[in-house]
Amino acid sequence: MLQIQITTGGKVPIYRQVVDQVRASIAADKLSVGDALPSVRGLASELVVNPNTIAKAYSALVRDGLIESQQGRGYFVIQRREIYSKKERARRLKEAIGPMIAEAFSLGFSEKELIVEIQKHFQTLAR
Amino acid sequence: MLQIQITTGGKVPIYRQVVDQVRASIAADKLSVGDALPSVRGLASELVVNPNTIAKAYSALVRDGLIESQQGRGYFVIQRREIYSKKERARRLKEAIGPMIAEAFSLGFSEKELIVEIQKHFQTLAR
DNA sequence: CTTACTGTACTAGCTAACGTAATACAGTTG
DNA sequence: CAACTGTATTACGTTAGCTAGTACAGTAAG
Repeated sequence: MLQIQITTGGKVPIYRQVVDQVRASIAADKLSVGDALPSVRGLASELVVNPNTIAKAYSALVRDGLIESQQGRGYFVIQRREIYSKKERARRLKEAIGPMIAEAFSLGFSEKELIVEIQKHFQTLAR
Repeated sequence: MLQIQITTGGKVPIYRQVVDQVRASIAADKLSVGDALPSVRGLASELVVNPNTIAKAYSALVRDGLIESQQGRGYFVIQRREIYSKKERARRLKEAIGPMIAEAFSLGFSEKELIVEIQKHFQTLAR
């Protein structure tokens, strides 16, 4: 069964830790399409948190198109799907890019330097 | 004298509007190196806000290395300086890039698409 | 059809952060 | 010293984020 561990007291909220670990497990193929996630209540009692906290984490993963819920049955990993319209995707991308550029610009980085850094980042992710 | 206008009730805080407008004025050369900004109290009473709100805006601009304060004299536009060490700049850039990449990735954008979008953004800024 | 699982929705409380203000302190200039 | 400048401290109201309590709703197996 999927192992999830959390730490409390830090600045990373519990639901975020769950999201990240599930996401990582899917990326690492520890979870495959069709696999069930731990039940909301089961994981909640295991981690000693409120079921809503787990529900919130799973909802985020649904939003991102990584899992789906089946009312009364559980949550399951699904084939990655595109959730947003082309327009919406573009809008969201711009929203993410804007502040980043502002910060890079304010740090005095040139367009070229920024792009190089982004490429580096992608290479790291590709591993 | 520098014209600054604010609107209240929206989601953009007053101090942010001031920061943005001063920054824009400097970028557009309406303010040159050595020029004085409106005094904290002067602008505050003109905009009918608390002096601290203006002070906060100006502080942000000082942090960004665009202006400096001279105790008892006022705030002045300065030659843009590098505020952070090379290491710190790199760290901050990474911090800005990380979430943006995560979002772009989660939206399903490829590295290529992302870079094209960033270049577009830069072109818009260059105008 | 009941039991024991699943997820879901609503509400509430606690905390931290944010934006702004009141007020008092400190330096500069003529 | 008067009239400007900026600065620091403290406080207050609002909002957003995170978690919990509780009750509702669907599924599946005996």
